[in-house]
Amino acid sequence: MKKTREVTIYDIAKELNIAASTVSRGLQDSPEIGKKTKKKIFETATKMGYHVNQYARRLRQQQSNTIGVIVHRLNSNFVTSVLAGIEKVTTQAGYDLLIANSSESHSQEVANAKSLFHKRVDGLIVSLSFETIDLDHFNEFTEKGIPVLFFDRVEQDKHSTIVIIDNIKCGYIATKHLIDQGCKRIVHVTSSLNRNVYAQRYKGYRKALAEHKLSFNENLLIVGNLTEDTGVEAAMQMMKMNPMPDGAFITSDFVASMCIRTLKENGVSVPDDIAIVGFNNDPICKIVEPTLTTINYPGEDMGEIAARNLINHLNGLTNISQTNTITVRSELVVRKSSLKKTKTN
Amino acid sequence: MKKTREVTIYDIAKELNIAASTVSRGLQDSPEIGKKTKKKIFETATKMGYHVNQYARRLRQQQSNTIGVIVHRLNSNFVTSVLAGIEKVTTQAGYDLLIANSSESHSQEVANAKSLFHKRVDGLIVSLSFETIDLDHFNEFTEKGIPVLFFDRVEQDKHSTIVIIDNIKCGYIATKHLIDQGCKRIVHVTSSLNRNVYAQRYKGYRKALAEHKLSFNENLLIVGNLTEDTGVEAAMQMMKMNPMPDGAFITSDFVASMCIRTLKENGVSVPDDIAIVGFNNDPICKIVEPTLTTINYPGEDMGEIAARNLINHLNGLTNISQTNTITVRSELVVRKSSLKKTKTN
DNA sequence: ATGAAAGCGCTAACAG
DNA sequence: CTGTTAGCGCTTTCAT
Repeated sequence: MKKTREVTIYDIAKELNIAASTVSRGLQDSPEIGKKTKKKIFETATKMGYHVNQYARRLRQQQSNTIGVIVHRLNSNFVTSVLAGIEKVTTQAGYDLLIANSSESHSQEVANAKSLFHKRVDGLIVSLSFETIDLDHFNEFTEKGIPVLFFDRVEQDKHSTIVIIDNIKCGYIATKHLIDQGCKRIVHVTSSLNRNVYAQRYKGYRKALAEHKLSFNENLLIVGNLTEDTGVEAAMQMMKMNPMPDGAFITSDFVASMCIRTLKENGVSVPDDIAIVGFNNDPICKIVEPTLTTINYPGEDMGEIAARNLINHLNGLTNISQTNTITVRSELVVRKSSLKKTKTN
Repeated sequence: MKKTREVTIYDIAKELNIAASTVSRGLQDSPEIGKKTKKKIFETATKMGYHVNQYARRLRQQQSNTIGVIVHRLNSNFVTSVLAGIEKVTTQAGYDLLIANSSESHSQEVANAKSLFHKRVDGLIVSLSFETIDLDHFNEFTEKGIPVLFFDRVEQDKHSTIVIIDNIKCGYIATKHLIDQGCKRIVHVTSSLNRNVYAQRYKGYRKALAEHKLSFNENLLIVGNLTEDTGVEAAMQMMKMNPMPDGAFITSDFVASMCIRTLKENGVSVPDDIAIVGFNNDPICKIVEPTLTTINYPGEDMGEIAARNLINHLNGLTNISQTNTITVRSELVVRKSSLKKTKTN
């Protein structure tokens, strides 16, 4: 929709009676250009309201100055924090951001990847969808030398660069905390163990149990899709168990909250009958009653770190293929849902 | 970061012994091209792995095929729903999306607008920041004929196109509902009345009071920044009032939830002592106890509508300067926080 | 230190 | 129905 023609470097060149190439170099602060010439160029550019045409530049330079991001969902506190972090760094570095949403669907993720590939992004930051099994759709990126960096939802067996939290540790400290509160029969509510984050939290959970000589059996593991219903159903299952569990480590604050609601509605007291630990430190933790003990980890920082590493790689400052794993700090936030008044230790 | 050269229309043309322009036209499904030629072109394009170079096309066509979005914040259910709606429509229409976040800051919003302007977006969709007073930073868009469309947080006095809900009606039905429950002294917790959404909800609130001959006084109006603290402070203020209010219409579910928490901690019963209605229908409504009565409105639909209108305008199908206001449906969702057992009517 | 000229890949007159 | 040609705005050799 062109209305008025834009100011180009030729306009500046004509105004100054110099060549367009000189203007181009001047604008890029090339050392080849004299100080006074440069100054004149910048002044006239500002005066005339010049702004580089990215599309011409990108066409010429054969690179898009754009970074693609594929997230597994958009309506999540964690994901939007990460995006905010990525946005901060990329904007500052002069890159555009193209955000795609796989909505937890494998086929959508494949489509997103293809689309971003053909948009010729310079790099890609990805959190895998729930359904994703293989990483084949990222092959064309790596083959073409386009760096792909994963965060949170990753595949660890591949030799890709990933930004994560120590999910094993998180699972461990969450469970250990429950054990310290005197819990003996601890349920774990989580999602498909094919996804790294859940597999590792589970591993940490098992490790804590084992270390404290607590038995585990299959019935204590409840796998769902982490929607509202999962919370309700988990509560139902827990109440049916005999003996009833006395603790639960639930890998989602929202699910944990629904679970607490349901338990309470059925006369089960939290934390006294069942102590509960969630995951994420969503704002909801402060609303639910009792307030929810959870694992906190810094989404925005993860985004910043991912973006920074990617951009440094693009600028040749570092090489991410040498970096395999970046682990970000995480910690237990203790609130009321896990604090038993009477330790049955 | 060029590695292997991309396939261009010239490669296809050479392969087929035809002109590049024919390939270009064929790929665009131009009616000028013969059926069999077209078929051959498409086949070879697929076979050779051709994909249009957007940057060349955009340079040539002088339009970016990109839509800019400025949101007032990112970590909000409503906003991400809207973004999802916008994304759906724009992706389908072949537009890229550039998302900027003003973080409720006027200066950031100005910077975002400038940046998107220079990225030559074809159109802009905006929800104003909290601080924004004037719309001057959008002038360069309108001067250049670039359509700007506002949603939710808008300025209504200007002649811009806006997508909103009927906030007056929402304020009215929320308040009316409380009145129907027997409430006589209804507090209104909201944010700066300079922002349209809050001003209008307030107007609806006043209208409902007036219609039912209920008195209003300044003390019943609590203005805050709608953070966690606002909820706590509002509860404190309400408890200090004499007589205490018996109802509250709070323009944020999160704030309402914090308020309920605080009231309950201080021995005030909800809804029996004070009935409460929130706004937004966030997932949190189902977690808080009692569950929160609220106003529901369709973020995703609003996004779709905004995007669709913008794109239709860009395609010359409609002209948004003729459309002033698009109002989207909204409704009261009654839950427990507002249902008094004993109507003191 | 500056200029001339070519070309990135595509589209759109214009010509046939 | 198809081909020829010019040019979008920029960067970058290659000259000077």
